[in-house]
Amino acid sequence: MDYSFKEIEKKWQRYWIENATYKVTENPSKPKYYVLDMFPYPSGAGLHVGHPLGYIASDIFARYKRLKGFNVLHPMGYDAYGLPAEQYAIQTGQHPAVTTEQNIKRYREQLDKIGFSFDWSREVRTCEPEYYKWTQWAFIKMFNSVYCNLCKKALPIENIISVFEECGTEGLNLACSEPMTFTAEFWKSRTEKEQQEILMNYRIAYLADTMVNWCPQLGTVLANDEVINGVSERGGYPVEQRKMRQWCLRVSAYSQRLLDGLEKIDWTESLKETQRNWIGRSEGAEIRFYLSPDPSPQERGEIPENPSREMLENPKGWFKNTTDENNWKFLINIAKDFRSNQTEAENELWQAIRAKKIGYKIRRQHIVDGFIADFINLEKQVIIEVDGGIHLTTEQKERDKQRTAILNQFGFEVIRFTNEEIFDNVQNVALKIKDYLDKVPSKRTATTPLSCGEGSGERSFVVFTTRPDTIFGVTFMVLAPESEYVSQVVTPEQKSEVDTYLDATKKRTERERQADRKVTGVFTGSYAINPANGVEIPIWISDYVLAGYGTGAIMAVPAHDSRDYAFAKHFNLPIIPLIEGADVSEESFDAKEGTMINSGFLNGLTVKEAIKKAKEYIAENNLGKVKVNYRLRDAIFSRQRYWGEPFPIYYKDGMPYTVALEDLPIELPEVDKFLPTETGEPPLGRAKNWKYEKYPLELNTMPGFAGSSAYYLRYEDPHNDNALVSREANDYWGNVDLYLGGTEHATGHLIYSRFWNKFLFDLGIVGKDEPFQKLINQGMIQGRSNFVYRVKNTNTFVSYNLENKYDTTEIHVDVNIVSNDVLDIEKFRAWRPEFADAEFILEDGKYVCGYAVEKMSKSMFNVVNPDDIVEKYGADTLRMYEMFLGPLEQSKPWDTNGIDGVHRFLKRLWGLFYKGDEFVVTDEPPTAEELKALHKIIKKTAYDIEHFSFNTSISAFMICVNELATLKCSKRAILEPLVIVLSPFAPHIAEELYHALGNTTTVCDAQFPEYDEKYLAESSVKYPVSFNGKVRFTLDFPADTQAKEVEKSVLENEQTAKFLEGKEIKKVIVVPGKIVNIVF
RNA sequence: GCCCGGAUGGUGGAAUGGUAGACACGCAAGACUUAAAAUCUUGUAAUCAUCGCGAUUGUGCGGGUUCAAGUCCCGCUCCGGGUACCA
Repeated sequence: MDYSFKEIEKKWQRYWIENATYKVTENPSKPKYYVLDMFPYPSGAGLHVGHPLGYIASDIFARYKRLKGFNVLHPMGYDAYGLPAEQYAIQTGQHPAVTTEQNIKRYREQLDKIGFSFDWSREVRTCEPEYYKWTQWAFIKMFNSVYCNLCKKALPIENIISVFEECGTEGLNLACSEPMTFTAEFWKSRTEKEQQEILMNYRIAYLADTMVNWCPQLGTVLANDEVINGVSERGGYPVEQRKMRQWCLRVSAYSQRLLDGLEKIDWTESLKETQRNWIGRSEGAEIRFYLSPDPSPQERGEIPENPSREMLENPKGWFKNTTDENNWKFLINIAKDFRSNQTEAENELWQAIRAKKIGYKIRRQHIVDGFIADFINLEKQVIIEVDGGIHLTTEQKERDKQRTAILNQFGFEVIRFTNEEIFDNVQNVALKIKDYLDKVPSKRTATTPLSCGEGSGERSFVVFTTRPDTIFGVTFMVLAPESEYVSQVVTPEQKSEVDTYLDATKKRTERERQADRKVTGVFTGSYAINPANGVEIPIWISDYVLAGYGTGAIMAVPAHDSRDYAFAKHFNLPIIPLIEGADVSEESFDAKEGTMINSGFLNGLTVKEAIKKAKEYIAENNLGKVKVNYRLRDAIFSRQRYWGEPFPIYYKDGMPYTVALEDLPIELPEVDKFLPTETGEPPLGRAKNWKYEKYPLELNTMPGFAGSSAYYLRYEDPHNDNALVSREANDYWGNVDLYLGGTEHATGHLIYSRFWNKFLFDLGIVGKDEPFQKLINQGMIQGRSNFVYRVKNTNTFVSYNLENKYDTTEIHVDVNIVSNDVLDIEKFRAWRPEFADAEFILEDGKYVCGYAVEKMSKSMFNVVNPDDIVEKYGADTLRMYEMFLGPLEQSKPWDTNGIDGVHRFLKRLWGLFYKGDEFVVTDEPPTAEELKALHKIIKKTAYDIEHFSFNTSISAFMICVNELATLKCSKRAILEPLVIVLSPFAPHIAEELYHALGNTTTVCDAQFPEYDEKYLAESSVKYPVSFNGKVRFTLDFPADTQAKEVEKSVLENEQTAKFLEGKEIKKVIVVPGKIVNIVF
């Protein structure tokens, strides 16, 4: 009987299904082990030979653990939401659910052929309502939670609301979008809608206007990890920056915990390092820089020494650039001056409306866009003007009209009262104001950059630096072009130049900015004062400073920062070295080492000491504060797409509310087309009756990582309709013990998943803080392309080694019609009609192809399908060959050339059991040599599996079977344990032979044999004898020979004298069991 | 630029500081066969050689530690991956 793998594999695959061999249930009497693969996105192309690599490795491990007595959870499912299915739907009209279903079916067929031990009864698909119910549920939980920086965990929002009611923000430190402080009174006086707006600032899932990566071709926003080099990860389309209102997840709140958690888990150092870099913690200080005061308008001669009040009320008329607020300080002074010199009517009204007498906070003499408004309510952006005598002139009326129009443009409404009305009945005027305010919807909660109230007259900005020690070397400041500070510091003289620069910057896409790294920038005209030494330093704008990091402003130290250095050289700004011996004539000295000079009180300290001292100085002198910054940004969670989870959110009065938990899931609706609506709304805008209790539902859907962030928990309890996972199931299965997948998820899925899990941990839903205890990255399988060489302008092809004698073009040829780099000429002729009459110049009667390692893709004709390999060699051969290819974590090209060796090994193993049709296994007792071969493989396999060194254990199997074949061993006592040890690698043949040996249960329920050191002991040791490190001959000694005796007998050996060449021995080293070295 | 890997025969790759090249592919020779496939046996790092004794060199390059280095240390070169004006 031959090794007929086809029948065997079909037979046992059926048996495993019929006997539910791989179904697992919680079993407290056994220790658990959870082995997980990153679940695949079922693409239309199906699996290629690279996909199963990780699955095979994890399957070997799972089967091994089962043999070792563990209750192994080894599930599989599909990450079924995603862009490709939707893009395909847009092109063809085919519903993504249909193509996804087809692709899943195809994946399943392919997976089933390889003999995995997945428990398919636990399958999950992210696009199924029973599954995404729990994605939506988690989102609601995040919406209803805030992150407390003091207790370092998520808390229910109700707890925080009750604190707001009692003491406002006092004593709280919550993760938020914008820092806010308010009192209990303030909170209580807000309308429900206003309270909702405030809460949005704190929610873990929140709605915000943020700069997003907008991809016009895909018609959606993308997360940072979905953008690579300025183009989309999927499709490679350009991405631009745009401000949009989007759902976000406050991942940044967990930065420190995500960093700390890395210490507790068993991941490769390189992967942890990638995550550390992505989180990007940097310790430093925030330092406040005050602007150097501008010359007053009088000093500049722009206005008369003693302007009339009439002029001052309308500074816009003669300040050329009041919107730029460069005359801020002057205006503030005027406003202050006005306040103490109010007109009688103004004073009367002020007394009637001040201190919330009418229920609204009113400010007086407030600067708005260069105008000084008499009274203002900021919240509703309503300005109240009191018109005295001067307002009665025609000219002034015209000016007032213009002024009102300008203020309206900025969203302010203006109501006017005359002196007479006020004197007549001030209470009546107050009431009118109140009525007016009641009717106007509130517009805002924070102060607008266009206005400035009492007390905020001093202009300053804050920078973040990790090198506070270099403060004495700050020779200029740089603002990001998008910085809020820009408008505050630009002088009238520089305005047009700055505007030109800002426009140019805006036009450049992210990609262009990255492509050319030219030094660009513009001077604002303003100066700041160095808080350490009082020196005036110019303020510049440049796009090398990013608005999104730190405060969007930096203090530039060209001597010790390479980017600042390049900028300083380009614009000829001063460079002051601060470290002794640092040569900054050619480049900056960025290293944090050396002794400080030119640095006042820091002189003589080392850089490290200086950093510490500078921080202390900054804190003590109130110049700023010590600060830790993280690069990690909040995750943007909205996608303007169809094929994703709908949000369980509806809008009432413009504010979002969550759907009741019992109404989950909110199912994805049908739409007529998978495109945005005519009005530019996302595809869900096309859904009919897309409402919840008459209120409109959210039109965005969730991104790809939503469904993949907690899927490992669902496997633990996949059919539970009452919880994501029950506490009992989670207590038993815990977190994933071994997670296998590609490195490409290092900064996406593996961050989001950890964040999601930590959030659920805070809520007490899961018991483990980290989701994946051990993680292994399998290497990528690259393609190995083959080439034929066509002689130019002919239909003649020349073999690889003769190719250089002709003028040829290289053509990719389908690797499936090439074997060991030899072309199958008949198949080649049939492959393409134009090659049907091709002629060939051969070498040694063969056509040899060239080869190259490239990405595996259809266009390179180098895709190898696992089905074809299974068809030709069987699943066991495929499994073992993929493992034999090389170390699991290493990337390597797929090369079918070596597969015969593995297949031969299985046939040789088969040959130990069957000679012809006869089953030749006997019950004879084994010899010592046979036992040694067996116990060697038991020991080696166990060690190698635990160290994920599968390629070496397969070598060991080959050695073992070669040895047994040489010994002609067909003894049950050897072969039965061998089959069990082999079964994780080649389960089909193992199952067949295990049953052939008379067993009636599956080999999966066998016990992994224990090795016994006594069978491994060698009776004799072969000592290499070396002279000055060079091995010359070997000598055999009984294993228990003492070192002294070995030395003696080596020295007495006649060969020793020969190699000594009569020289004197200086030293003899005998390493017991290893080697002898004679030094002379 | 920074961080992380890696570099060993014609090829994939082995090697707790102790005989470098296990195991496999490929190739060559042989056996079986009318022949081919399959299978089995032998050989296969390079150079020299009085090609069945042997010798020399050899793990990207240059140093070092050690009785002994592919392995440890220092300095480079090249290749692969990740990441980036992150202050």
